[in-house]
Amino acid sequence: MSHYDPLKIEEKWQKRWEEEQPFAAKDNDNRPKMFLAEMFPYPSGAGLHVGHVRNFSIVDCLARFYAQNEVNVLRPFGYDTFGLPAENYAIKTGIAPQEVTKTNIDNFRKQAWRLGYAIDWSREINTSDPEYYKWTQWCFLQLFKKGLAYQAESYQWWCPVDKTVLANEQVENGCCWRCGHEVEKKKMKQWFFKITAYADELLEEIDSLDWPEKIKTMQKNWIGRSEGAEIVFEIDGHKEKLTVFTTRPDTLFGATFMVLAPESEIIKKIVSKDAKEAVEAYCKAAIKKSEIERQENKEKTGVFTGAYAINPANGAKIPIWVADYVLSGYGTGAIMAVPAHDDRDHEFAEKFDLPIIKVIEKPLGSTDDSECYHGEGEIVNSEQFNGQDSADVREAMVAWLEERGIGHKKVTYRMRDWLISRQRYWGCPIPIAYDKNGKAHAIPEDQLPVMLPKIDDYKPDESGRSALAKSEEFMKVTIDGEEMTRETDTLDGYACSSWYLWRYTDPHNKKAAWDKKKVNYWAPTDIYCGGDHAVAHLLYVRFWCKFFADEGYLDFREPIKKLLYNGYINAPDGKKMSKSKGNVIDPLDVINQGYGADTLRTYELFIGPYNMDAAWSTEAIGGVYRFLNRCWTLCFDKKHATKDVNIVIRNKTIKKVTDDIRRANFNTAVAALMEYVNELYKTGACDEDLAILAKLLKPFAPHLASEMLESLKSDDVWPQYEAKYLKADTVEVVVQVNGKLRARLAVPVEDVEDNAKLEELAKADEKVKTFTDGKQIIKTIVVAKSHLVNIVVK
RNA sequence: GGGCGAGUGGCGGAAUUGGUAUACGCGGCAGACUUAAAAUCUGCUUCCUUUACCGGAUUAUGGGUUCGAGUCCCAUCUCGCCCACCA
Repeated sequence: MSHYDPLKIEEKWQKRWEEEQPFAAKDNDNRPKMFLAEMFPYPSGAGLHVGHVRNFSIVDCLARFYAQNEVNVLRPFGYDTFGLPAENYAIKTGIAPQEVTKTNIDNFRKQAWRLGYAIDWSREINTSDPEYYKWTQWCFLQLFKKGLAYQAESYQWWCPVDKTVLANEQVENGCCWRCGHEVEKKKMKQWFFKITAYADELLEEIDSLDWPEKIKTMQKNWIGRSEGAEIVFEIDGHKEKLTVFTTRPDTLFGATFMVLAPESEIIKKIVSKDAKEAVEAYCKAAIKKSEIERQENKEKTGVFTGAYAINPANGAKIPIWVADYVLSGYGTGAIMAVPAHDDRDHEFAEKFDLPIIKVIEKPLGSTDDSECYHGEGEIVNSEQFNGQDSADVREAMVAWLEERGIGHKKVTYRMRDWLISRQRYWGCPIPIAYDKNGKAHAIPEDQLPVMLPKIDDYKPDESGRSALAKSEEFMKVTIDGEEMTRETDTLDGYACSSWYLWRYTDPHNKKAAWDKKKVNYWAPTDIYCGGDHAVAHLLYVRFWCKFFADEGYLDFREPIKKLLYNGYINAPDGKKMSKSKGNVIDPLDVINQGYGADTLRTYELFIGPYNMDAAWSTEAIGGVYRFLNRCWTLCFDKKHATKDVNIVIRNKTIKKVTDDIRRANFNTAVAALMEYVNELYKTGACDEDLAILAKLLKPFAPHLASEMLESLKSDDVWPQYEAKYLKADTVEVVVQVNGKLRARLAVPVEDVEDNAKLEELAKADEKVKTFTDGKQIIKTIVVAKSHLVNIVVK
């Protein structure tokens, strides 16, 4: 007598899949296509994680399901390999990131094989492969040529000792996290992608996407479109003018002071002699303050510049202040303060004793009892606008300003342009060189890729540039006979992942990033699955898609039709798995201890709704193993029945599993298969029962299902249910009295549609009678579709 | 502070359009097999009352709409996530 031996079965089928390559997608095919992908992983040294397994298993279940439904499926795989961990490891050990990455990829690939994924391995990609990043550089150049990749000065955290830029999180109490020296905010020239050029389209098309609402809302908030006006203020005794952005031009008469961000250039020009020292000290301190500090202490601070602006509405002289609650990166970095109707301005005015003028009357009966009213209402204290509604004045005021040439409508976005230069070695080199005058030139396309040179020391040095600057050979380049110096910054890793979905459609193309015909056949990606990057990556791909559509390289403007956002798998204690806590579950351990890949995959899909976080349970996985073991036993260790008695439940199961997979309700699909197997254990399974079971099981447990199908001599074509077999001979009809369940009637299927008959049967039932006798029946509701009768009595 | 989402047995969860609440699994209990244990198989398992039947209660709390509410509406409480001085 043999037994279910998952490791043996899995080895057999994995070997066969390697030989036969049954998952290769066909570029020319008349069948409907389906392009599915997970967010490609960063191949860390730790190897595959149970979170990867959940993510990949969702995609695999769908890929196999559609393949069994005779759809031409593209299910590729790749690695997002540039990034800090490999570089830090290189700095520590001297081992080249290229080598570490290769080792890690080999390990990841081997582990993914052990899970039996239906991947088209001929399309594997790796973002740090020169064959790949050549085309990342090509993408950059397209953006550069259109002015959408540009350089600009912006404030960065800078450590004068380490001579390097620091991330906000690397600044602790105003000091460098490494050396402890005070950091400065330094203006540095950096590369940006002009994502804001697509802000409106990125916002408008969100609603049309089949994406989780949560992600859509996050993207909308991130883009943060605000409609309002820009208004120009004269400065008393100066030529300079001050432009502010406001969403409430209707409150202009209530503007009693102005506030500038500490970074504003104009401060130097307008500050009075008396105020100069205090203003300079304030600005220096404010600019030094970290974001973290700003969050901790939100009490308003600021200083008066000694200068006055003229309120264009009423000619009033109003003081100009500097305060760090005004952000330099948003709007114009300057505001008109309306303390009567804005909380922040109100708090500031109270603290510094500035005038507060009410210009909107709270409507009678308003329940808003805050000191400072933000709603709509009748305009007051505003001369010719008095008596009108604030919403109308918002328009009228802008028209009035426009007539005088001192204001206009304006839309502002919270989203900033995407800073993409990094002073790091292990990234895609930016294909730019500088001439003697410092002007940036594109590296000609025939000189791509700009290869990342092999170097010995990966540590950033005194120059403040990436380690690339140390390679003299790298630095020198000749363009059109002119000697130039290369850019030493590399691209943010998100640039590499902004186009990889299209590379999958044509991964070995040496002449182009992708072939137009192939990309337009396969893409947009039909189903994309991941559990991270709600805003950044998923916004950047959308941005590049729109750009390349505008350039004629793509025939679609949205890259991802349906997004499945899967939840995390946490440790059994509900906490995040982490090495330091020692609560990490290694998927390979789970397989090797005897459960096998089929159990692991099925368990991770059964653990709960795919989009919710779940805690690993070492007991519950045993239940899934038992289920697969029962499947195996039915097929290989029990006598098959000769009579077919399970037609109804079989057809119901086909319908349920099919519908559930289409809805991504993987957990209930598995539950339906368990019910089916429980029933087969009671009644006995015939060959037809088993073949259907194996076919439905294959997307979850492909090795076991293949083994079953082989022994049953069956193909794996997805079964169709027959509607006529979904109903048994008799149907259970429930009878309620006043909404309470009182009886269950077995009604012949032909009588179920007959309302009068159902009512008659219900009223004649003995048990029902005990609740209706002696009472007046007011009405009877018969819902044939729900198999339900409700008798209302008094 | 703002936005979004969620609260169902001992636990993970199911209930697809307002129509039989608690599917499926874990855990627990009992039984079969076994010298014994594991494995496997069978049955029971929301709570209260009851040997059992019957009955009653129950989807965070309180109210509402409806013949009928886990599902819709209002209020309250709790938890989670995201954003956070965005003018």
